[in-house]
Amino acid sequence: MAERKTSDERREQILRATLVVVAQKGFAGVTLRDVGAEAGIAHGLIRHYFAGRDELVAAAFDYAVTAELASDHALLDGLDPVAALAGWLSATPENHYIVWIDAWSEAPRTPALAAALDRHHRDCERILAEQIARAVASGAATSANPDEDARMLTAVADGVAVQHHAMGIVDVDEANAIVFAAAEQRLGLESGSLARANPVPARGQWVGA
Amino acid sequence: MAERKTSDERREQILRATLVVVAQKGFAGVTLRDVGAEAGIAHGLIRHYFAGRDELVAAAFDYAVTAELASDHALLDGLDPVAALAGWLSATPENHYIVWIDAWSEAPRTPALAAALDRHHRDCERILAEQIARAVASGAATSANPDEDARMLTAVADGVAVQHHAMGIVDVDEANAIVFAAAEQRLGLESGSLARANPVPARGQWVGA
DNA sequence: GCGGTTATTGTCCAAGTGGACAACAGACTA
DNA sequence: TAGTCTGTTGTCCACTTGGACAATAACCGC
Repeated sequence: MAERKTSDERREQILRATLVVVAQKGFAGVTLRDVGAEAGIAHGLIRHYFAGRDELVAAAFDYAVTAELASDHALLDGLDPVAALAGWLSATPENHYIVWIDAWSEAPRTPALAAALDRHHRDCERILAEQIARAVASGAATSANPDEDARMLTAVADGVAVQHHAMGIVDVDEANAIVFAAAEQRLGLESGSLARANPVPARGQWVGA
Repeated sequence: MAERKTSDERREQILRATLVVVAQKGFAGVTLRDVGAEAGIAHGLIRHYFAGRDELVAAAFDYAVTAELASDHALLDGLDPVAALAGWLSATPENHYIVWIDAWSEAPRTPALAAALDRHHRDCERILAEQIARAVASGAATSANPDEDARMLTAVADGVAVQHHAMGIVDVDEANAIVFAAAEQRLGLESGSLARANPVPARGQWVGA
């Protein structure tokens, strides 16, 4: 038998195992048995912590994004405004975006996922808008409407992430170059300034190691 | 028994029924029985036309995109260059993008789908680059590199489509406004010119009716 | 120790899956 | 008319799924 753990430890372990399975097989491909095998526990135990399969995957998405957004957000505020923009806009790790793209495709059929996705996407736009406002305040950037600029640049980053992660038609350097160029034009930044300021690696990872 | 049909008719009918199921339940949710029910045939018949479930969904995606791209492409060349840009960049019907988003999420796990997706995405970028070149030649737009501009604007359109179709945080008018503004800035077009030139509705539909 | 609470397992079940296949039906040919 | 090819059906099978649940094992207050 797997060693006995506290409720919170086991719950988190199951969520992390779920995310591993999601990254491999997608939200729709998550089975309780696969998650149990990944976590090294009997699949029946999952029902002790989650009401059902759908609640499990929604909770896993929520867990992944909540943790990452919080840590990233904290990280950014310690950086120079332009470096913060570059860090936020630079390409994220494989596993990260795979989960987002899967969430996009499952959301129309899974209300719990749709709610979490809506909330976290708005968080992402808000964080970016804050960083744009910081850059404007510092005199490095110009923006008539940080909210609109954040929405547009989030769209670019998402679209490029699809080209990079889902289709592999651009590599990570090209992906950054496209997003950086778009942001520099949109925000009146000097061309190349984001690439120069880009801190490695700024955004978190919740899976692996 | 369903009336006897020619091989080609039945094959196309099955593909269309598959796309209906995909739009409702995603690529991963396609079952032979659902497709059979949608088409009004026994599910065993599907095996008469397709080697297996995976081949069916890959063929369905290919069918959908091939048909749509061909008809749209032909449509654009008859338009004024700026109107063609506006038409290509404007929001596409619900069912259309749902399939694309699902394909993005399934591609990493389905080689046949990945190949079709890669091919069709490149087609989309190429078509847009052609229209940008036309607009430049007509004097309406400027572009140092139509291929790069097409790639970036395709990313914007895809990212905005996610915000519109998968999350519903922007409506169709906002979606168009964001993409149009991005294209106008990128291509040196007069602000608002794309919205004014936007033909209704420029892009095809393969499902419904 | 002892008893109750909680974590954990293994097993069972009904429902659904993709695929295989024998049988049937309709159309065309000779 | 008989024969043949092919579209079509319904049924069957091995397998997987989510969920239910009784039995067991570990912990904790007393």
